[in-house]
Amino acid sequence: MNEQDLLSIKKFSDLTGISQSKLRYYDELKLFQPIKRGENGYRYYTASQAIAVNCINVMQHLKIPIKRIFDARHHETPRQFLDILKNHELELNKELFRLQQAYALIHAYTELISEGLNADENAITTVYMTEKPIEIGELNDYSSGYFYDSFFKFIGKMKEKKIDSAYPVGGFYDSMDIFLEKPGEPSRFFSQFPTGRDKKEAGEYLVGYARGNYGKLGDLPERMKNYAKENNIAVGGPVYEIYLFDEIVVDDPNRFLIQVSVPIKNKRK
Amino acid sequence: MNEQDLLSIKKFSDLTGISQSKLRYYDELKLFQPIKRGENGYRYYTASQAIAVNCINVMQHLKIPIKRIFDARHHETPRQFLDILKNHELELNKELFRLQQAYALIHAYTELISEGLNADENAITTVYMTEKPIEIGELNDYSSGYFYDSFFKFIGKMKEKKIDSAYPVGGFYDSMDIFLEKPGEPSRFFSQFPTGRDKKEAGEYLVGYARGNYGKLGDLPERMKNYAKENNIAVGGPVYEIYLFDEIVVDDPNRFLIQVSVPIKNKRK
DNA sequence: TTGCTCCTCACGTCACGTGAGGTGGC
DNA sequence: TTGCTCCTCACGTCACGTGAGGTGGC
Repeated sequence: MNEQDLLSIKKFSDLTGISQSKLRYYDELKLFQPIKRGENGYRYYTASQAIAVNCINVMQHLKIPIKRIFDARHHETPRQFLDILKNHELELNKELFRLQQAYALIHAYTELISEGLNADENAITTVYMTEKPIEIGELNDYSSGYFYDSFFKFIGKMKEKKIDSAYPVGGFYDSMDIFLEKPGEPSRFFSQFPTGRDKKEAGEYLVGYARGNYGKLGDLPERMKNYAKENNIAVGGPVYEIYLFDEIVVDDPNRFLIQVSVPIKNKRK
Repeated sequence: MNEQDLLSIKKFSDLTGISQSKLRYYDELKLFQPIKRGENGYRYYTASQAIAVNCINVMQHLKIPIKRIFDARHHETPRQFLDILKNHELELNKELFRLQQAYALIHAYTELISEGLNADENAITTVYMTEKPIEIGELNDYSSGYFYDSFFKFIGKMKEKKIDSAYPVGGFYDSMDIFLEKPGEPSRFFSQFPTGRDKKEAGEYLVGYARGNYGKLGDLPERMKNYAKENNIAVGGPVYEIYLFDEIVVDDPNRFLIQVSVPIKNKRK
């Protein structure tokens, strides 16, 4: 094959691996055109064009949008092209960030669900829990009488802090007493955000489970209290209410799985 | 705000951060619909729907296509959702792989261009070069008389090996003698593929530059030979012909920058 | 009456892929 | 004549965004 030999669109497509429809599209956009048209309208390319078209190939691999490829195709100095690469790397970084967010979210849910699947739902237990990053919201105000007002206020605040509302949200009671007094009305909400600035501390926790919709804890507070009493366990610190299964994980709100955990202060003999 | 309170599309949009047009679109798809329509056609939502819609939000963060969100929305067991997450993680892995490829490609070109910008084009020099991964092709066959036949055969082979043709390609001469005899007709081609199975070895190289289109080396071979002679340098091993600036980097083929390098065997006194 | 919210089309986006329907050369 | 290649529309894709043009309640 000589440099000047004319290649039909099929041959050119086979040579370069670029589909015929792509080639026709590039022609239409005047991004890359055959050197010649036959009288019957046939497109003819040359072998050296097959090398030139690699330019477009490379740009596409870099995920540079075609419109910008069009603008960036002609650059007189290498430095200009270097700048294009640099700028584009910044775009790729954003993409990478989004991907990492997605991974983190998958990880967060996988962890919760696995914990739920392994849970001994009906028992109250004491468990060592590892430290977890969270972001705790401000004190809730239930004066309107409605749960949702506080909840959406929290969501709004998180949005301001650029904390994604896609991360699971839990309830936080400032103390066991508050939990026992008004279960289902957490003092605050918190987001299980992997780079949250607060933390749920590592340590021994008293843990119980309940099935049901948001705030429907049933007799769990009572059971936890009794268990602690019977086993001479003193709890201290905040109570965490986490939804291991929420509306994302199961369809039926009655099947939501709530985990309540509170740090154990000391075991009395 | 009560659980049952009806929210207009604007209020609901503000609450959830989901645009009105998105909400109308989801309604149309029957992916997520208002619980009620007014007689005038107005859409009405409730606060609890604002929580339920988070489900869709999460899936979108995971970059799950909307059609599959539609199918995956209802799952009865947590394990089903866990499987969705697992499968989707595989998709994300592919995306990540593509991103990494793009980074590698940027890196490859950035390196070549930087080297070109810093090159002392007119001089023949001796330089220590680090090891570089490459993938070397089979022996070229110029019996057809045409350069392109060999070149596209090489590209084809690389494609079979799943080596991306977007990576820069260079010429490889099995020895200095072959290079001197037929400059512009490399024995083989090689791809500067970051995970190539061959390598350009580290060491001292005799290096020269030329400007021009593919294979146009001008008097460079002669100059390199003379320089080696004058300086009592013995070269040995293959000759590498790399395009620091090719059609991707500069417009004008006469401005292509070719780097030729050959390992130095020993300096004779 | 003015301003605001809401509605329903309909079209644009992006980079092609996929027919449909027709032609031309061997 | 058959089969192959080529052509040009035109429509579909995906997840909305953006008007245009009109309505309804305060």
